[in-house]
Amino acid sequence: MRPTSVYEQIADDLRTKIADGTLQPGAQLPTESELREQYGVSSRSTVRQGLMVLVNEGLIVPKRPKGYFVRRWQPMVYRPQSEFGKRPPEVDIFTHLINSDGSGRSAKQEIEVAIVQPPSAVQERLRTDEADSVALRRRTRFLDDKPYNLNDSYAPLDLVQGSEWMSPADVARGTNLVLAELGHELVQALDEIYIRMPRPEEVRRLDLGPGTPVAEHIVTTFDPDGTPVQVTVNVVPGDRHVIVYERRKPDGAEPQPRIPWGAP
Amino acid sequence: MRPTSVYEQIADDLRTKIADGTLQPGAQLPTESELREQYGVSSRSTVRQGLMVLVNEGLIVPKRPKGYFVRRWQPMVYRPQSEFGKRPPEVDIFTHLINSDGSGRSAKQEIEVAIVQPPSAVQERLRTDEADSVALRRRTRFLDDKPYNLNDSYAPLDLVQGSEWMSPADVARGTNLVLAELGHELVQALDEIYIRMPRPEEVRRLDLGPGTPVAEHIVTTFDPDGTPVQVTVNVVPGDRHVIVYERRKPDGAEPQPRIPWGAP
DNA sequence: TCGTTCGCATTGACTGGACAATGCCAACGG
DNA sequence: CCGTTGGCATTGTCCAGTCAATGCGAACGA
Repeated sequence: MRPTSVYEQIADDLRTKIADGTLQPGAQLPTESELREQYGVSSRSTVRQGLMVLVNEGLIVPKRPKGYFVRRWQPMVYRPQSEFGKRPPEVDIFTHLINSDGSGRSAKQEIEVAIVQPPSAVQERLRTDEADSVALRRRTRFLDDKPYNLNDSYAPLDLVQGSEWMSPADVARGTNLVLAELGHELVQALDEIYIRMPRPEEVRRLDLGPGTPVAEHIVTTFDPDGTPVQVTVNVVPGDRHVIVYERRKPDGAEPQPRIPWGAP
Repeated sequence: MRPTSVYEQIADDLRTKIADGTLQPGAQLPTESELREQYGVSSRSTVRQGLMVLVNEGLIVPKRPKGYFVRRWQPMVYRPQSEFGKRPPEVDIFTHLINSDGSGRSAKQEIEVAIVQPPSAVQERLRTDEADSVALRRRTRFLDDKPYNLNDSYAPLDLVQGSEWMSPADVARGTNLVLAELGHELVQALDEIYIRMPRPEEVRRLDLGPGTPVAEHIVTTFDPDGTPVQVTVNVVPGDRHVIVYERRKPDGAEPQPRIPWGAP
């Protein structure tokens, strides 16, 4: 057998202890010095290398000057389909989502509005010209004053200019309804979900710990003519969300499946 | 301003060059020695620390003894909904998916079948008893002989035992149809998507590069009575997949949105 | 001509340090 | 009693190396 390196041994041992519950979420790991003794390594950096593996796997976080701790993991339900509920939601979707979860947690969002050159990914999906500017409605959503996700909506400028869509404040009845009133009811959507590591700006805006991947959830919504009306880029941190869809076979039966919560 | 550390500077500079296209996918980065000169650091480990940041972000990969290279990123469409297509697929879904993409690539899968104690996440969703064993149909799917995703399906033992569901070979008409023939047509599904870093076993089975996050896509399927019939745990590497859903407002119009491919 | 071997540039693992930054907590002072 | 300060354990950054592993390509040999 190929003898694994020391730092891999350290990482493997600690990872096992985390997986089997010997080290519970929130528990403190041995310090670097202690590990150095335990494994008989004479250099701190070797131990650090092992710990760094787990940090980058998102399993532990260092807290200076306390030590390393097993990370907590509390995903909230992120439900793209709620947007197209049977009845249009009466309040803003995000606030609605939180209130309906009955936990009495504080939901808040910061809203900025701007006119920008869209990134090419947005431009392709919105089918706008290269030179065209578009409207951007950028939201950072907070739960209990901690950032939860980013939500950048783009729409053609001529479509939304002057409307409530571009007001940097909560729109109680939802911006989708605003678009409907402007003659573009959103009836179809294409969701794309990319899994990747966050960019530095996202780490900053979302206050992400190391080793936290994100989902980039791009929603392209269409009106009845099949014209793309809005492209929304959601950045959804993996340590705080589960993305949930419900599917039904066409002409399938009625009963709703109950949701068996409990992370994997 | 807080002066950023040297290794952060190196990481930031290189990251910028990758983002703006100065360093294209596949391009070689400066070697550790070159960077040590460029930034006037006298220790190799500092340079390595900077490079390690980018490795863990999945942006570059080291290839010994050549140097570091900008990573390529070619996502394939992963479409959970295809399972519930209007017409049941005539061939196995995975093979079907590949063939329909018209690229003439080779699709293959390794299939193992076993009777196991399910992980608790599966047990909860399948609503089986703690002591109950369940049937496991484990598939590793390959595209051009490279692993693409893992697909572990669990079903109650009494339901599938002796059926084709438990044969360790391709089932041309699809295992879902087998379940239907056994009196449990799958008409509803609940999809949960967790975003996380892979476990070592997943790294091994999928041959994942460093800094590659995965989506754990758990599908719980129900028969018309609302009974969970099958739980499938898909592990989907972020560097090779985009997860795609199409949504439609109930009673919405017909036209299908076209898909504007091109990664973000 | 063609296969083999060996040099070599590069990354991987590890040593054994130094000094800085952080934030908790105990000792101290008013 | 309460606020301030300074000690201290711990992690963060960086230094200056050694030897190992890898795989490509050039030099070599049959």
